Amino acid sequence: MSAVTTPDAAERALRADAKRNRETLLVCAGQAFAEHGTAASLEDVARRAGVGIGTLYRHFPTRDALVEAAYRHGVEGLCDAAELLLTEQPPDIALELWMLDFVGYVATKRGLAATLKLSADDSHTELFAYVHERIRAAIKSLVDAASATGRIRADVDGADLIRALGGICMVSDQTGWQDQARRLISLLMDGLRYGAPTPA
Amino acid sequence: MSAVTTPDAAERALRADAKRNRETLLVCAGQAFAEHGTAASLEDVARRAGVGIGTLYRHFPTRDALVEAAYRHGVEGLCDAAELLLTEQPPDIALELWMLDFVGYVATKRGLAATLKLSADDSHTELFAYVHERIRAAIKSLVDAASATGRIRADVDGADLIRALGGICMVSDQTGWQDQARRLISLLMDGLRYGAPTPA
DNA sequence: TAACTATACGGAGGCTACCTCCGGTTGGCA
DNA sequence: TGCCAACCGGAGGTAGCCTCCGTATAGTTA
Repeated sequence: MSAVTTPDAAERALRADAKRNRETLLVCAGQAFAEHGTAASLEDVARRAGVGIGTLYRHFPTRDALVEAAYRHGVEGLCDAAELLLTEQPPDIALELWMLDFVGYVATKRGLAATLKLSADDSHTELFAYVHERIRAAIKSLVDAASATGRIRADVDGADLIRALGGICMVSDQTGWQDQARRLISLLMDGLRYGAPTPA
Repeated sequence: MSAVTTPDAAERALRADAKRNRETLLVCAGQAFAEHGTAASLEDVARRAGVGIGTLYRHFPTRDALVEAAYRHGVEGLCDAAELLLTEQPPDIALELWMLDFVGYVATKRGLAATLKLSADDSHTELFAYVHERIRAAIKSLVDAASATGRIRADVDGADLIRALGGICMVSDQTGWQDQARRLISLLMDGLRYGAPTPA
């Protein structure tokens, strides 16, 4: 009878402290997973976050839930950074910086994504669709802004850039792949700037 | 330079019971890793093998050592099967059966190989080189035998077949990929038989 | 065949991590 | 200010990790 249409009784707004703890846990889980892989100790994650182990388990009932949430959180941070960069840098610089960020992001999240894929749980397809969409949107806003200023050529497709970035990050698993990837990204940017209406 | 893959010089021959236990452990570890991923309980592996946990750790001091050995053992089993098939079947049938086996093998070992790759330990490059070489040799013997009988075309390259197999097993992570892969392999065999000197 | 010993076995034990459960605390609201 | 639903935290029982060392035995020698 509580006529409130509460479509998401489950997703009721978190209390302030709960929200704070959840955020801290996600950040610390990201660090721990980057350092020790997804087998990192959850008690260690709780310790880093300065909360009890019970709090961790209330927010993320299983390890998989935490891994997935940390991955999603990382992607969201990366994509939010795109907007921030656009407010602080010329759009073509923002695009280049963001793509360089992307390399570091892949470095820490590659194992994480692999773990998720290995679980062979189809529920993760939704996650990957979401992640792809967020990244697509981030690139699009960067490319559109850069195109609008004429600093890069106008015929650049965001989807192509995603594929190029993915390919660049696949170059190798060997030590030093990150530097190689960054050099390739600089090359890619030169290509994007070549023949731009408004050269720097 | 002594061959890297023949440790008999460095390591003294195992006692009969030790050899038996080691073999059993590898088989049981393969089963356990296939069922629960590489995070499977090592005590459970020891229980399956009917040995004490101490025995497991003596043979494989770390989890990684056991994972790697189980992987290598699986590859060796697969490649040995190639020779067995050649003695029991016409060569072209042997080739086809072996490639179908390969799909099942990839199904159980995919996660295992991914775990090894994620460890980013360059010591595993030797392992992958060895594995690739064994598989290359197995395919070559099958292809050569089948070519010699004229049941498949003579211009087939073993290395191409490896790439084709790899590609076929990459088609997807979705449920049912194994059936799809097997259909593709049948197609591939038809292609190999097309224009063979001695049609069936 | 019997005695010998290098080698291997097995599991107890100390430790850490997992996850649950529940008494205590607190943010947000009336 | 006072109330209480929501949240916190960690004790505790279970399970897995890995080491260590006393016991058993395969293979050898006399």
